[in-house]
Amino acid sequence: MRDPEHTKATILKESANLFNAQGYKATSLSDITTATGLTKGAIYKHFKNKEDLEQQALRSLGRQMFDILNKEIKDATSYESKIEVFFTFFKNYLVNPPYAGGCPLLNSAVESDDANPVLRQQSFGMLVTFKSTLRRIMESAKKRNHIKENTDVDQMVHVYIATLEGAMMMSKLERNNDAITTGIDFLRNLNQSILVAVK
Amino acid sequence: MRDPEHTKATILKESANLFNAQGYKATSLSDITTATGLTKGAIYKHFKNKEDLEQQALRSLGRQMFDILNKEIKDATSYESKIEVFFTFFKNYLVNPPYAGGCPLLNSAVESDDANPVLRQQSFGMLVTFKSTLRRIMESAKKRNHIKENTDVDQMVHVYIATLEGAMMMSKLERNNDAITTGIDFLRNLNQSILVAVK
DNA sequence: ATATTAAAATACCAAGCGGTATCTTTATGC
DNA sequence: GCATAAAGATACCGCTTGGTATTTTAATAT
Repeated sequence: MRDPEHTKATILKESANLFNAQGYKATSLSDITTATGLTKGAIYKHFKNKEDLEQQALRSLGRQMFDILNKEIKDATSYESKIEVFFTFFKNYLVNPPYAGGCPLLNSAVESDDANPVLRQQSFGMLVTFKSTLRRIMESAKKRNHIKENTDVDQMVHVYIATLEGAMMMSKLERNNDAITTGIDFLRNLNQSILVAVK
Repeated sequence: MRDPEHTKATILKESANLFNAQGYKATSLSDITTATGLTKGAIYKHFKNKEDLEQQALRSLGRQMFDILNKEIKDATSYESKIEVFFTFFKNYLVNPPYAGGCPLLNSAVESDDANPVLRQQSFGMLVTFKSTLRRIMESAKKRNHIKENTDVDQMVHVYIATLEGAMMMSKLERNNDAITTGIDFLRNLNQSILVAVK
């Protein structure tokens, strides 16, 4: 009946959803006890304090995100299909969200940048991972002559992420897919334009 | 000595800065009384409640933003220089911020989209204004044959805003201008590519 | 000068917060 | 089947929160 690991996982999962949707500061312990059906006793058995829970919850969201991403990137065989993974991922985020509240990177970055050093550090790490994942794919494609030699990879990485995250914000605010769809269409064309034509 | 209008303006200005930097939920009335040197009595004389203050503060930030923007757009004579206004505006945001905490649209949108209907509505309004300002400039340029006839204005508007806002998030998180500079460079090139060549 | 009135300060309130100490329950090793 | 120890529920704590009622202060009109 009792299963501490399951309990911890439940707390982590429910709190991550709440944090991501409502904000970290805005989510109280009682929100979490209500959502989980557990009590503060259970929470403080598994987490040092609220900050610790916030941290682990965000880490869990990040892992979830990159696990899906990395798996699908690995499965994709060509450069084009690897890039397409990012597009599909963001598109699905709205249609069929893996967790409520949108992109954890965007959310935690905006909430924490000026106020919460712990979360900020973690958001920063997520951005670094995001960037280097995309950069690796592009550098590799460049070496193999799949994308043009003069491609500014660093610029592309920045533009891809900025556009996806910005479009995410817009689509969430407008409560429709227009912004994210339009953004992805644009990026897909952009990506086409740096491909080396197949002989 | 006493100047109610000045008092209200002070409360609005200081609270807007705090809300934008720390978040709306995360900023308490005592934060505001400390920042202003005033008391709750003064605040509740001029504002119905905290939500009212949040609303008016965000509106004030939005007005500030669009006042600067609109003025400079009006002063700019060509399509190119009008578009450049947006770039300069976002670049300056980080170098010499008109108020702390980054873009009020991004901040309020991300914080409020799932949690705060009042702020959400207002963020939404800001996005609408932002989009239509940019769209108007582009449509007008299209009519006057300054940009290519086949330009997808709607797509461009989405991409410009998404890229700028996304880059803003990245630059704030990384605490440097790289993302925003790179994003602007890209958009500037993109803008060049839709210009009709001058004869 | 004084009465009037608005502005702002002070004092207070219930409710909710994160956190802790204690008690009860449940599983497990012997 | 009983002792042990961990898991989790309950009860409580001090503090801060947004909000209100009351009082003091300062400007203005007479």
